[in-house]
Amino acid sequence: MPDKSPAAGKPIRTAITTEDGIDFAIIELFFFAYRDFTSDPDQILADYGFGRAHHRVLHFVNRRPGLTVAELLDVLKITKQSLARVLKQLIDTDHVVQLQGPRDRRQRELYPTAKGRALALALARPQSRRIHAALKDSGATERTLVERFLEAMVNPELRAQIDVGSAKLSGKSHGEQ
Amino acid sequence: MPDKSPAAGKPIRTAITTEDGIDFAIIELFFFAYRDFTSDPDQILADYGFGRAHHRVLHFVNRRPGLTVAELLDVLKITKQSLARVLKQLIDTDHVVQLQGPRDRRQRELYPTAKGRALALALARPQSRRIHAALKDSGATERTLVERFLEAMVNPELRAQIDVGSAKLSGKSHGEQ
DNA sequence: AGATTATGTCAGTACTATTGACGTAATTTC
DNA sequence: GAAATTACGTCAATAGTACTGACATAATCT
Repeated sequence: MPDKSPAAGKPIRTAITTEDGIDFAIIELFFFAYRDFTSDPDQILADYGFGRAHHRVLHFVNRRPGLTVAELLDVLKITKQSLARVLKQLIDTDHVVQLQGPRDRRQRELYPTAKGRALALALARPQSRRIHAALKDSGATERTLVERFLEAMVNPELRAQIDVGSAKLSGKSHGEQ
Repeated sequence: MPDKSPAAGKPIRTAITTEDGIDFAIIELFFFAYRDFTSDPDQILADYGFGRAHHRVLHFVNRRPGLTVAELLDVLKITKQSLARVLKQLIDTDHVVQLQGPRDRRQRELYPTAKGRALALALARPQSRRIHAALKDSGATERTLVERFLEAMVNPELRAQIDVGSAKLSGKSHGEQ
């Protein structure tokens, strides 16, 4: 039954436009860009029987070694039940280890192993290559602009999470957390 | 058992750095930005019992009214089985209608209804607001730069898909498709 | 001592995606 | 015109990621 059912609305044959000031160009570009951005690591992960969730955990454990389970949940914005399976697999395959928190022994500090560090780098490499290629004709100014745009796209309340990462990235110490 | 199992690797306590020229700053920003970018429509979709997949279908049906099922599958890069449930729900709820293809009667041309157009706009509005806010202090130059960056992040083979959309967006006609 | 916190785990469910197989109608090819 | 191909739909089974709710344990705080 290819045609409309009795009470169905009439088809609109004109494409949606920038009416109402909707920025469809960037909305769509963002979708395509992110889809392809994640497709590179996805292929590598498949060889390990891992998925995107493993990648995210591995990434943040490498970026902030020693973060606790609660901190990781807060960064990923998922529930502990969602994290459980993924984290267990990463621990069982010796990509991540847990150490008892020194100050609070209830806490589990998460660290990458050499194996986990290597995999994180292998996953990041094609993504970094893609970014590098996208900015190849750009200078520092353009790069900063893209960074500023992406940061401005993040919910203001959550920008602190990123700043921590950036601080670590640029080699600053950060007291305690 | 918080401590390591017998054969587990040693924990690496140093954060991963920009060694090997890996661009962790933008990798991370992209993750956070996309997460929050999709969270706005997700909340609206929940009221309809829809998910992100419904949003994507609705978006492209509104952007390219009359596209066929095969074209939609190609844009979304999913299988027809994945599309089936989502598309059926959108049709059953009168957001999308199917018309028999005029040239080839095997094809199903997909069109939004008034209801589907309205929902697509409602979903796009907060995303567009976010983009607008992120670019608020920027001029046309910066905007173009961000667009160019995002486009360059897409696989070259797939950029054609986007160009069609951009052409329509800027009001150009496009012959047939 | 009792409350709270950090973590782990069990059970059930939902959404999105996959592969593989099969069916039907329409078009193309020989 | 018969056969092959194409466009689409559908059934079945599976996987990955997420959710809510409930309960358990150990450690810390009040």
